[in-house]
Amino acid sequence: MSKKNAILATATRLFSRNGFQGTAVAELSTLTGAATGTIFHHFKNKEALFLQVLKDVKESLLDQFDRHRQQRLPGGSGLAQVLDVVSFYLHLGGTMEDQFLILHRHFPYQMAETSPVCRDHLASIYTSLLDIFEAGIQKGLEDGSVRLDDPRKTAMVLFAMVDGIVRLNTYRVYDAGALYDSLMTACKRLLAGGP
Amino acid sequence: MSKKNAILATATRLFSRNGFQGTAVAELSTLTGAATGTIFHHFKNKEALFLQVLKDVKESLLDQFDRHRQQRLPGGSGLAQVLDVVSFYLHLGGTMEDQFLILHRHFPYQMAETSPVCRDHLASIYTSLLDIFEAGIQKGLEDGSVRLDDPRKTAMVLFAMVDGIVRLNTYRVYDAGALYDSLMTACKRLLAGGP
DNA sequence: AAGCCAACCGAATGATCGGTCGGTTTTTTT
DNA sequence: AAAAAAACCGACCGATCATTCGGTTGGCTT
Repeated sequence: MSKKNAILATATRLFSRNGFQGTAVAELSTLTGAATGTIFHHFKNKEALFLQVLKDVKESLLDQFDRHRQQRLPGGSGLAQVLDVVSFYLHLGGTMEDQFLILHRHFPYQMAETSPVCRDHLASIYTSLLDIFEAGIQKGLEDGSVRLDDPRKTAMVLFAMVDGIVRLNTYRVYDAGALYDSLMTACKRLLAGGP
Repeated sequence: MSKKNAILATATRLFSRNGFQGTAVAELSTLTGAATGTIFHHFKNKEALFLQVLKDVKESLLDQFDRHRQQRLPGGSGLAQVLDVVSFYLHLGGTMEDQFLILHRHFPYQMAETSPVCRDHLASIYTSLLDIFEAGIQKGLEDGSVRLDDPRKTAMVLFAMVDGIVRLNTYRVYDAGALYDSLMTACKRLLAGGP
């Protein structure tokens, strides 16, 4: 299993940095020390390799949010919970840069149009993430710390905002750190404003 | 100039749909009817061709905002102006899908790290767009329809939100149309909330 | 009509691509 | 220890890639 994991780890890095078409199996071979025959022994083709990488991205990403949720102290308001999720998403954007880069590239979404497996992975990722945002909003609606009409749609708008900042940060257009305070106040206004 | 423009138009479509590495000069040749020699006669290599496409993207995009600004009725509040810009950005995300797809892909930002020309085009696009958002916010601060601390940073957060929605819409994750109302109320809260 | 130049052509080139295959080594099972 | 299975190897293949180059065309100037 050693070589296989090395292939997956290096493939994650190469796919995220150079894209699907920009990643050569030969380069994967030299970087991991595995022969090309070995790579195609473990994965039937390049697309299957990427689908496994995407599956790992999904699992590690959702695992991070699970861990974070479990170690959260109970008793905070719904608004505080949403702000905490937003903050954690920004944090992950830095620590899991490769995984986010893959999700920000276009090729997974093109592959999703022909590969149901790819489509399912992406759908699973986004529904799970939106559920996490929505859960905080819902809690806030119940404890009064959040006031708005449609929790799901607000979660979608909120997610687009945070994910957009993470993307523009890794693309070197924004400096996410310098935007942290503005983002937090924007979230508070967006969630706790008048009905 | 006929062949050259045909090459540029088709290159815009192919680069946006298939990416830089996914676009073969041979395909460009068959789709335009121009021989490969003709393509390299007009553009010294594939990268130079893309830089010209990016320049055209920049100019057409900023031109659209210029036209839109000129035909805007004077007298509206700053808040209304920002909402109008947001709405127009969403609209352009549909009508100029290819241009936005190019800006949402990763490869221009990678090319920017080695090509100063590419870097300048991208910087010019984002500063111009952020200026447009900020101008509305500034006007709103003066006429009292907008209340907040840092106009530039708020423009950046706002832009990340709208651009994120456009991106997730073209990637078939969101349905931007269904989010329109939620986005507008989100913008109002974000801009007009307490100080 | 002679000269010129930019537009245009497409066969040729060498590099690189994803993927295959027959064989060897290592690990697991019996 | 024998046999079966899984991991691994790297030379090889046909296809495709960006780019080159020698040559043709057609309009413009002189």
